[in-house]
Amino acid sequence: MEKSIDQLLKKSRLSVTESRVRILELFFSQPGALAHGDIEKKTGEKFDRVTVYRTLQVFLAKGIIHTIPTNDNSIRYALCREACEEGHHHDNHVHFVCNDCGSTTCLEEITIPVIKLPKGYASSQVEMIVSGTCRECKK
Amino acid sequence: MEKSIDQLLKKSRLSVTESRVRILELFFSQPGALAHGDIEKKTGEKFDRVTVYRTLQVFLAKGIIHTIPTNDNSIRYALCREACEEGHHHDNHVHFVCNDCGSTTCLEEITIPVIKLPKGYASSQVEMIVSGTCRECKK
DNA sequence: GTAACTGCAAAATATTTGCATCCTT
DNA sequence: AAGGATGCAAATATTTTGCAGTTAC
Repeated sequence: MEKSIDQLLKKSRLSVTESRVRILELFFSQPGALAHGDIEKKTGEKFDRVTVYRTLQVFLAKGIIHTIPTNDNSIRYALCREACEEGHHHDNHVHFVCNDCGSTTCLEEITIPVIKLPKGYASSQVEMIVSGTCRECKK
Repeated sequence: MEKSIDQLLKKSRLSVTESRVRILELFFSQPGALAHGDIEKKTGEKFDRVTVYRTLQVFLAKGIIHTIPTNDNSIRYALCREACEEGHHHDNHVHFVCNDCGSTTCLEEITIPVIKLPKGYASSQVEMIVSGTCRECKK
């Protein structure tokens, strides 16, 4: 694990620092998406709030993570898959937001259906967010 | 126009005040979605920032408008269609966000395709956001 | 050794709350 | 007249920026 995180950072021409490694570990350790606040808490407030902001911005710019739009104010971040490259995302999977526990999950197994846009529109990215009750909360 | 806005407010058991009427007129006067800042500007900063916040919250609660999730931080608001009722939205149309001019449009004519969720998930709402270049910017 | 990264302080923004006053019904 | 809505002030929360010290390479 350590190894692959190292490599991921190096591949993106970023230096391997403690905060970056810890935050990436966090993302790899769970299937869902994380909001800024989650990251602060789950790293035990070890890193400065500003460092978290900057780290997320760098990861975004390098195409390591992507944002997931949500109805409430909070932006969530999730790991990109292989296909993502710097400045060019291809996350054509569905995101699920649970209204009970608030967790956001990437439903990798579901592909977003292709829709036909009205004349004159060109699409570069499609997002699909399903909200409801997740597997855990439904039990 | 005046008339129907009046009726809309009355139907929602809200008193008819200048700010509410002006803000609703704004929504009706254009096809897209508006962010908080847009509303402040387009009303000529006539109303207190706090009033705009509170007005939007009330409209949301009454099911007059709904939020559109976006990748960037900004929440957009758009009018609900007939089918929306208090606390229960049915906006199963696609939203289009233009990366050039930043406008958000409701593509009423396109219905979100139904997808099959993995076992154990229950969906209450589905959002679909397409981003790219809109009709105006493509010209 | 140098460039990049971090933490602290502080600035800039955004959002919420309390309360007195004003407007709608 | 009574209740709700607004505006102002101020409290909170969120995000950004500058800079000096530290760390990775």
